[in-house]
Amino acid sequence: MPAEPRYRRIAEELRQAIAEHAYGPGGRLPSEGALAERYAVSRGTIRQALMLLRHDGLVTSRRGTRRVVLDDAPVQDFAQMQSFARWARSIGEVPDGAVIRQGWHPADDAEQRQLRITPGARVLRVLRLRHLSGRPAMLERTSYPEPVGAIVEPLPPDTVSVTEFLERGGVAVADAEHTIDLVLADAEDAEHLGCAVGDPLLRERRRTTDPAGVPLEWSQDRYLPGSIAFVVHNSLASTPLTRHHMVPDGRDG
Amino acid sequence: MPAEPRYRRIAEELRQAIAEHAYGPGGRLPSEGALAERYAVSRGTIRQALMLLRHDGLVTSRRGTRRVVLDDAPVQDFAQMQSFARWARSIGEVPDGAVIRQGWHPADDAEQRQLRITPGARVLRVLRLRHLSGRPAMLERTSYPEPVGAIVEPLPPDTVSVTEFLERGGVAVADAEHTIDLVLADAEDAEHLGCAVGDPLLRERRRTTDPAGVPLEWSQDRYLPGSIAFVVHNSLASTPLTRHHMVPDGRDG
DNA sequence: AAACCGAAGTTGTATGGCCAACACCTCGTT
DNA sequence: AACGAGGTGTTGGCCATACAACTTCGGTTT
Repeated sequence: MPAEPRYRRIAEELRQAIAEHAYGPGGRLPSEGALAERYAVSRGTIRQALMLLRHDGLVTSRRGTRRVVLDDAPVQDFAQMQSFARWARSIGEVPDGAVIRQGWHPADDAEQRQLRITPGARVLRVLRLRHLSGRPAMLERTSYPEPVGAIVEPLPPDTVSVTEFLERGGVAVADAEHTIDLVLADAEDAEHLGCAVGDPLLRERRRTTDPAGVPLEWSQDRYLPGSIAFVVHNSLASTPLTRHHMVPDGRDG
Repeated sequence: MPAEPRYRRIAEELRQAIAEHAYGPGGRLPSEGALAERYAVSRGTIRQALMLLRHDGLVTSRRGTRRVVLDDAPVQDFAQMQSFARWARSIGEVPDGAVIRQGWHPADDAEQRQLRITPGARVLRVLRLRHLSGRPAMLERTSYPEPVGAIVEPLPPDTVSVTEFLERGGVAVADAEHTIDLVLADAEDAEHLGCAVGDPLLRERRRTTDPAGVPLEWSQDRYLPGSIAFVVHNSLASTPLTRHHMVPDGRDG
């Protein structure tokens, strides 16, 4: 169990203080020097902590004045965005899930490119339905490359959190790229989500990679609209959000 | 014209080198020490540059080994995400736009909260239709608080880029928070976008703030689906993306 | 052949320092 | 009252150093 570095612990404390309105929205944070003294660390360490808050959009920062608290920002950690089950629990819902179908297939074009595997390789395709407190919420089509698939395959179909299982198995997720757009439900979507064919769904395509940059999964999640939204923060300091133009018959479907 | 700091220039060079496949996808970057020597700067400066690439998802980084190039990542800068016109031009389309309606109104609940203004204050509401190379693409409902609205109001209705005009006027955007979900077209959407009432649209609600944390605009953009997608990168290092649960009759409409 | 060990290389964490750029306030001048 | 100059406080940029934690690889032992 590696101890959290100091700058992360300090960031956590500041995050909590902000959440409790210790400085109020629009209020000013103490200066870096003051914080350094309070926590008995150097200014550099304080700056590292504040960087985290800045990237999450909790505070601004500009030369000359103290940092300003932006808002009670909707910050979750990486793990919560990564795992449907964890997210569901954090909003007070009961997550549930069931594998509808799974099996090994030769990788198609998109899978080869997304998972960076050779033409011959196999992938494990899993079709999974996710519930929020009993109601269908999302249909998930995930492709796992050989090594990860071998871990996922034997899991019982009603495993609530595959992500959490993989973590315990030593599979660490470090990066994820999400593409969000809109699609119309096909027959399979309609059947399992309980909507009509052609009904609009919010689609999130996601590729996750491990700390070494090796792709771990490629997934296409389709959410019933009305109860889900994606929130992104970007700033001059970091611009993780981009708009994408697709030609009418865009591949990578 | 302030000179770009060194770490940003170095990041730009590395970005370009990666784009030209100088290290190849899955390849390894030179060590921090080697880069520091090459650019004749300290390791700290190199690390600042590499942080930028890491947040954008171009490279991984973990203790013990050299950084790995993740992919030709879809990176645009903040300005391109911020301005519809700039984005359109960057993908080779001709942006166009026209104000359909605009006028001052007392701020409603959502506007008061989003723009952090007092109950009595006025906002300038602008309804704007955006075209991509002649075809309707997006309908934009923006609310500007008093000072910004006063700058926007006198603009000619066919101003292509309001954002670029505001920049020249000294209005700087530093932060933006985006909420992406799905809505069905109302009568007004249908009329101007040329779709049917009830057709699904991709909605992006956006609040931008200046470097001091003062809200500059609150906008609700509705995109015709099929040609637009939002791409987000997140990682252990920074988690700007969150999932949000909305109660059926969520306010903040 | 497999497992273990250790050395070398690399990134992460933290300290300390210095100056520049900028915001903000005060005070004095106009 | 309006304006401008200057001083103070604060963050940004950059440097140098030291050690810790980790990966990788080669060699050794089992």
